[in-house]
Amino acid sequence: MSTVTKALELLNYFSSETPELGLSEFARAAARDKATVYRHLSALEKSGFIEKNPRTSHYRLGPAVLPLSRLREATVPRAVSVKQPLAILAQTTGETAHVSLLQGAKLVTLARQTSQAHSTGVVVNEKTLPLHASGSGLAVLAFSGDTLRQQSYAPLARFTEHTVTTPQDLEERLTNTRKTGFGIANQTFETGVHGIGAPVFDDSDTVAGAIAVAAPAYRINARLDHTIKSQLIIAARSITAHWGGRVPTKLDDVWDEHSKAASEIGANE
Amino acid sequence: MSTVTKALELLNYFSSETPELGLSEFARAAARDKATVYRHLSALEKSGFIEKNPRTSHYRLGPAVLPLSRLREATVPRAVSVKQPLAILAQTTGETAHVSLLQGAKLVTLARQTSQAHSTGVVVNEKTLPLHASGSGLAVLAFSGDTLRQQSYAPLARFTEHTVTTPQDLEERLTNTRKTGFGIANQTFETGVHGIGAPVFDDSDTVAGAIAVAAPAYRINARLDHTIKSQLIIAARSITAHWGGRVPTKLDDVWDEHSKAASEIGANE
DNA sequence: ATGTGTTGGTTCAATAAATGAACCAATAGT
DNA sequence: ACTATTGGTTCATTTATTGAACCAACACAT
Repeated sequence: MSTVTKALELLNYFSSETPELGLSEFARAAARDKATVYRHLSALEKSGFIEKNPRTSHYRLGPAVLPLSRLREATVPRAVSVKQPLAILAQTTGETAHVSLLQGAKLVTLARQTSQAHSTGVVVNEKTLPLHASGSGLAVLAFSGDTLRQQSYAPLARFTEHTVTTPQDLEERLTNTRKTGFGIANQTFETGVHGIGAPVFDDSDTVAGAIAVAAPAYRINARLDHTIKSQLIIAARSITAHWGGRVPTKLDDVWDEHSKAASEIGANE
Repeated sequence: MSTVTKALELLNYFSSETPELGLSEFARAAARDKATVYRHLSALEKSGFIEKNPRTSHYRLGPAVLPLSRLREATVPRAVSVKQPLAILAQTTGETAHVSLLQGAKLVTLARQTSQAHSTGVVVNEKTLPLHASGSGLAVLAFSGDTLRQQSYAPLARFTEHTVTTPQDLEERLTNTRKTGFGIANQTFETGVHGIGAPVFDDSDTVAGAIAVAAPAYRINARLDHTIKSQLIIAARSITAHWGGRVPTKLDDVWDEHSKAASEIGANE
């Protein structure tokens, strides 16, 4: 691993829960020598990626990330093209919707939209989503390359009693995800939360992230499930198009099947 | 210079004009060996800070900067507390206003607000502002430490026929800036554009950036000049407070003097 | 077709930079 | 006053970085 990579990895230890870290905390978290971490932090500080809180002398993210983020969005618009489909999705389903990006082996939230339809909803916080235990994660894993899938096998962390923790179970879920076109996380990440995710592709023609709807498990029924999936298809296709990607033919067909089934369900009401 | 710093420096070669660069272009721009640049770029790519455009195989900014930027703003809110004062400033002056952040020896735009008051206005693009030739730059330099001031002396680039290019001239302007509390850039950066800037401070109790108003030079008169300065004082104080900083006592007094002079001018109308 | 100048990417011996154990000085809690 | 932290520094050892030279592929012009 290069020095640069090691230094940049330190940035991953910041989160909304721990927006600031001391030198020793960093060294412990990264399991590296204090002197090494110090030099890396100093280098990052020099470049403005982190700065020291003048009161606590702890390290926090620096101002350099702001212009980079603006430039990234100007170069490769992602957030802007997500806004509308996400709003529609949240409105039509009446539930919380969010889009996340695949970064290395992590799934980070890009945007989210809560619905005002119900007094109780699902709150999505800023944590990274687990690949094996979230609807978005399953959607991404199912349509990603082998390398990522193998990486994510290593430690299948348990979050609830429904979390899949064996590679066999996970592989089964992924097969199902490929068959249905949706990643289903029924209380596998948080108890009481049912997540449904669909993959999104970009101009690299590999999976770039996912769009998902999270609803309280008790509210899920055949009707809502169908509404969510139908709307997810629309949103995922729209975002994929805006991101310059193409939905794989197989998945496209699966989603088409789902749309056709719509009329039958409608007839039963 | 550490490897990490060298690698991160490469990110500075991206701009809204050149959002993508090839390997050779990078090596030339950074004046470094191609192999070295390649390894640095690869490291940055691995961390998601850059990615390759799948069509051109050129490098562009990666998705990793987005969540970092969100987290930074959540940790240290800057953009959000700037919005309101900036809007008021643009509205009351009828001109374009913008806030920039000091990053190392660079001044990058954080936010901007154009006014609809006039059909012709000043368009502020995303370039970094020159420290010696912009109102914001002078405001920052005048209240920053010696180290930054010495760095900026080195190459005083000429932009227009009014640009100050000698250290003596610059020092004179800075003295004036300290005396009046405003950095004045009358067509020193762009011909026809008159800029007035005021420094903004943060919790490090050093200058963190500047807020400025740019107006067409022909529109500047005693009345508009006074309006802009009065409103700049309000905005700069507000932002400084929100950023957890303190306006240096001396500057505070200078600005107070300006406010007192308001009644006299008002009486003359 | 053959030459010339690009491009992105790779190799490997020489070298410069990263590393980490030990060591500060300064707080904080007991 | 003792102990355990903290952030930061030092320096001999080791390890990763460096860059000249070298590909193969492509483009343009002769």
